Amino acid sequence: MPELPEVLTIAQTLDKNIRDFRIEKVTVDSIFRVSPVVEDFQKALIGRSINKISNYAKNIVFELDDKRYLVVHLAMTGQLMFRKLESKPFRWERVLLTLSKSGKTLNLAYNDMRMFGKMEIKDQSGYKELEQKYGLNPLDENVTSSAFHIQLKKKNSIIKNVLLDQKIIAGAGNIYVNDALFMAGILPKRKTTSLSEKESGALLKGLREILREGIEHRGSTLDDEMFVDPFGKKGSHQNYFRIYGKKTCPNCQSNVVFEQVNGRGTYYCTVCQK
DNA sequence: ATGTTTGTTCCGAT
DNA sequence: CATCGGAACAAACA
Repeated sequence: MPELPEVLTIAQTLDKNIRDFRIEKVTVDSIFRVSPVVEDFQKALIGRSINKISNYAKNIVFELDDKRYLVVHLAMTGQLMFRKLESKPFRWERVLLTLSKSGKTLNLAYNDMRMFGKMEIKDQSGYKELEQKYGLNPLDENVTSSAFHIQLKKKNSIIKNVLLDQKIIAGAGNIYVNDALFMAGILPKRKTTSLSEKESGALLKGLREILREGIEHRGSTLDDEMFVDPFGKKGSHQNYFRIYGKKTCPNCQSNVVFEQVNGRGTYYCTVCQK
């Protein structure tokens, strides 16, 4: 489900609301697998305070007060949502954390319909390993278009696949990649080897622009309403999609092509993208 | 019934 | 041995 803008929205909202809260209780549904096994997972969390919540690529990272980390990856249908103490569990609630700080107690639920998501405890070295799996951060201003260009050229594949490869550049998913390619005027099936440095630059610019917009709009909530922030609030970026989900090109009004590329829905305009 | 879904990882082919 | 693409993971909805 969520891509970088959605994950960042969730992480920032949690950080604002549950920093320094102490984990009092951890409940895990028996059909959902956490790491390490439930008993150790609970033991690692109970009694810990949350120093800080942030994101690394599409992971939500809870920094604990013992130098360990709770790392949550939402995959397709994961959600982190506050739930009132008295209200009944969410439909796909898998894990529940009860948190408290100075007499205030609240519930944070991890919901996941399809259960592709993950919740893992990591120590310092485990967390380092996680970080090393990821490539460039498109939001990092220090990333130059020539560095990006070099990374793209490493792959002998089509550009859309490479943009989705988190080891090359981390954070974009199917929606934002479709739009970034459109904004840069590049066809999704172009071989990366055919891209000029100028085109790579346009692509990095488009990617940054669309990700920043997505963040500004607090993420994209599709009709399934799978993405909401921890308070259940929808994002609004779905109202600003460029080509994703469109029938006609917003630029030239010609028909948008829709096809599967590497198993993912892909939208492009053969007039505006070359 | 069939096709679709915002992600990642594993396996087989090359 | 490395790399790439497709399948698999699982569940709901139109």
